[in-house]
Amino acid sequence: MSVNETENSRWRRRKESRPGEIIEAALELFVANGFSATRLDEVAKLAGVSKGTVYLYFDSKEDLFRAVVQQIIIPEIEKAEQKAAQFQGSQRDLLMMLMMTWWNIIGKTRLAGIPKLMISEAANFPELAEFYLEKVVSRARNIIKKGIAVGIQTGEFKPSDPVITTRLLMAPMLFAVIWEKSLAPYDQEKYDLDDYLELHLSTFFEGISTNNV
Amino acid sequence: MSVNETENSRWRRRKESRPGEIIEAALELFVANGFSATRLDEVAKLAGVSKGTVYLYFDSKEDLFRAVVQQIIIPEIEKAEQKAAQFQGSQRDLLMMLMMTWWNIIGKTRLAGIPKLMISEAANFPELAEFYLEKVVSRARNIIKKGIAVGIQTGEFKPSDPVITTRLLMAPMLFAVIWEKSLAPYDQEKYDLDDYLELHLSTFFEGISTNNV
DNA sequence: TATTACTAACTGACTAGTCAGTTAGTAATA
DNA sequence: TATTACTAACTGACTAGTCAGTTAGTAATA
Repeated sequence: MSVNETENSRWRRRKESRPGEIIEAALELFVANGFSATRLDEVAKLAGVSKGTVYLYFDSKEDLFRAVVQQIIIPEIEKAEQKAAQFQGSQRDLLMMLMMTWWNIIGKTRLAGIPKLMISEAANFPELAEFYLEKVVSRARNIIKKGIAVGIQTGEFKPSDPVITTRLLMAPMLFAVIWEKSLAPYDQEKYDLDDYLELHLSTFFEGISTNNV
Repeated sequence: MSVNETENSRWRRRKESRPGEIIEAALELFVANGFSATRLDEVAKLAGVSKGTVYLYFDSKEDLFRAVVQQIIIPEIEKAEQKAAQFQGSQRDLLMMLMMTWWNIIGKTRLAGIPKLMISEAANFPELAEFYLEKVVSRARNIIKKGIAVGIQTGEFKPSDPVITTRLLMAPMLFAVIWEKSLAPYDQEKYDLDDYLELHLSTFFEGISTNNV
């Protein structure tokens, strides 16, 4: 029985809180099992409702996923945009701060399941891919790209293509997260993720920085 | 009608060539659509046989996938092992050669679909994950790890954990390939993969190399 | 050399199971 | 009492794997 059904009556009408509870249940199962493998019956059960109720609030499974991203991921992007806009300091420090924030909020939490899910299921769900790219990826990318571009302008970083440099900064972090959610559980060879992250960031910034600090 | 059925009879017995033709058809569809989304009916159709014939030569869909990896990927690993063993030159040049080989044979061919598939489907097919890690990943990793370890020993590279350094060398390449096979088709922001690769390799080796060349 | 008996490669229809989405009816609430 | 949030049983489309039956090819025999 769900936590929310404390009365002994069979059910209660809770129009305001149902959508949020369904989104929370969906998030939990989507990040754990992916999009396809998540059963709407299971989402409903975890949210303490029937599958019919899910369809009362969301048009489709894809619509439910979009709502999850909207509620859970987009607010984090907005926070990051604000942090970046207000930041005082070198572009290296700004980018380090953004990477650590991403790592703490997404990389090492259950939210890491979202990038993993998108990579895995994009080919089978093109509309989700487009949605995610527009609302999440391009926005996140722009924050970083700006830091790189400003750093190049001010002479803090060597000249390079900011598009490619942004991707090279993110790639090892995204790959690590995706690996953890896919093959890592079966991998005999273990390694320390924090050491990995540290070595990546230090060599990356060493590689792109000029020496006139 | 399949290329192989030139007679007007309904079918011919071709015990020797069927398995290879089924493997080729399976490879084609697995790399294009992934493991789950590939229908055995489609594989059979592409190979010019019925689904029953697929089961005559392979025990299951997973068994067919293992046969694909065995036939297509393992020989490439063996070649790389030989190339590395015979190599004369700096460890940097060895690793560059291995990375370019990987890029030319896997990264920019249809075989790029295999790492993408494994990342996407590992969670749902643990036995495939274990097989792939043991037969492919760990073997490929060892070739690179050895180059890094030797380079550290000889003073060509700075001291570091070879396990982590190996992963940092591969991660941006694997991520790029996985991105191409997932979200890239829907991504507005384009970039040049060769430029990406070049910037990665040059900054990576700059980052890990000592200056006493 | 022609016929026939036999083997095994191959087919295609079928089964059992899965799951997103639908809907008729019920019970909570205003 | 009227409205509507919610349930639970249902549908229909999909697919891995099975298996009874068919046919190509071959070897033995007339």
